[in-house]
Amino acid sequence: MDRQSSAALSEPSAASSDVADGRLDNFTRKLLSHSLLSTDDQRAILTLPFSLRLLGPNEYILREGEQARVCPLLLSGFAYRHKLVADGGRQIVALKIPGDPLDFQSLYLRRVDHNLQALTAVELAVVPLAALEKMAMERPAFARAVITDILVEASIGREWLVNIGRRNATARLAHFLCELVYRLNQTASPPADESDVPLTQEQLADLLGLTPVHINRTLKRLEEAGAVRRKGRRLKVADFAMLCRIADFSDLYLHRGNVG
Amino acid sequence: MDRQSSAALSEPSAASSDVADGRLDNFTRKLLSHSLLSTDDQRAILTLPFSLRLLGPNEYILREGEQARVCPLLLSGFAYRHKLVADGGRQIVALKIPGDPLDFQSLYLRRVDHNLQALTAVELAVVPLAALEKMAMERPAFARAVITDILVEASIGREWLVNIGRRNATARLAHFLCELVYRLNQTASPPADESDVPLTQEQLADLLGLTPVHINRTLKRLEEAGAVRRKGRRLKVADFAMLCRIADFSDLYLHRGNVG
DNA sequence: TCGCAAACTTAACCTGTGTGAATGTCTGGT
DNA sequence: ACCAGACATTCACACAGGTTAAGTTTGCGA
Repeated sequence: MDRQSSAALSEPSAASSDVADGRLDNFTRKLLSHSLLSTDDQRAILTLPFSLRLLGPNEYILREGEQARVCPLLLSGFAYRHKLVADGGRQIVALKIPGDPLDFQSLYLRRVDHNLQALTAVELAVVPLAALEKMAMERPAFARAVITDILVEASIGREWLVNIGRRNATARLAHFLCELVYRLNQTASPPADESDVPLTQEQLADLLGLTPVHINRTLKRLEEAGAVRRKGRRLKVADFAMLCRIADFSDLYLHRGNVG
Repeated sequence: MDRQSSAALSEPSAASSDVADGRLDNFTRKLLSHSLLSTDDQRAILTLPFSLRLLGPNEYILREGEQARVCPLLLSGFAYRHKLVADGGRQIVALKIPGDPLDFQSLYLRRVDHNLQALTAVELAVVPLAALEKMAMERPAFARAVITDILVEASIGREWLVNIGRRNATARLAHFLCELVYRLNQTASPPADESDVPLTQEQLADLLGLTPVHINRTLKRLEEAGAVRRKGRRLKVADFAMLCRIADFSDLYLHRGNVG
């Protein structure tokens, strides 16, 4: 239970500064999933200044109460937002996948209200907030995309509320898996072995408001039903359609066709 | 259980158009709770064009799937966002109090992803999206305030996730009451009888991911402890400090001092 | 290759919350 | 002043999911 791992993100100080092309492709693609951007805008985004940062699993990216002056973009790997409660419990409140911006919020709010932690090993493109502000100023479509991204994340949060508040363990787990597949199918650069779920059972529990033991039971049932497959510690989605049925899944809240 | 009440909000068509001064005070004050606005900006906001709309309890303001072309501001009364799930359950995902804007989201997202319903009788100032867009264009501080408002609502949503996912019924209810008092104490125009809770037990249940019966039990316990008082159907907060203790409440997530 | 920690699995038992149903009590409209 | 419908209250019982506590497997680092 290595939850307290270290290495918070500091300023763009002494970091290896890569302006390597192509690293921000993921990010651009993510924005395009809900926003319109001219090819000129897209090119401009690719030239955003950033420093590359590599973090191991469980390292903290941002801590509650901090003031951030940079915005990390998740180039590869997974990360999540979470909050801790008095009795030691924790709730994961958002899962971020490759391509996702991790902290647009700090452009507007002074203090971070949650923790942001690497789930797997991650590559981050750390962009100074000033550069984002400048680009938002000069390019209205980019500014719009930023806000849209914030709103889509908020919408996902609302659906999670419904999931945790009103669905039983089976439907809840199935719903999360559906969302994950949907989201991965539009931004992950390597669709490699798409339906692989990168979370441990304990993390799934923290995400779904359940206990690890009950996640295990539920997973077992989903596997018996054929909706899911497990080999060793790897969890895979086996029958997406079945999961959608179990979860009564609808993708409206992901706002995919927003600009289509 | 009059959940299916009617009267969705249409366009600013045939509505009584009031430019009456002072009606948008609440709204300005709400923005000021998290954003800086020059007196000039504030004056400008008060001149936003709107039509006044009165709705009764339970009337729908917005429905999932719609495309909105106006943004209602909640002048008086309470409203809430909610989503329904297959088996008939429903989850309230946000509670809006006087002064709150109800749908900034539609400035950026094409389709509404949840239902918005009046909790009590409400007065709405219905502002055309175009007017908001214009003002955001001309006044960067206003644009900033809009986004900040969106972000604060998202932050509240994350705290609700923690609440529902990780706290037991007592702490959960207490936490919600703390939040309500906090929020009312900064924007409600008449602090009249401040700690009055305008929700039925069924609504509290839908908000907290519990059942009405269990809300009743929990309320009873909170009353015995002296944290809450009830006369007839009215629920009041009696001991705010005690509630905070029970809930392990911290107000960081409300971002009050954001610009202080 | 071994050893060890993290992750997973399973079982037995417990409890907080859900269910269903009956009854009581407000409150606004006539 | 009354009535009807909406709310609230209570009870007895059921069960989903939590708790505790062993195990077992997996995979990584020495």
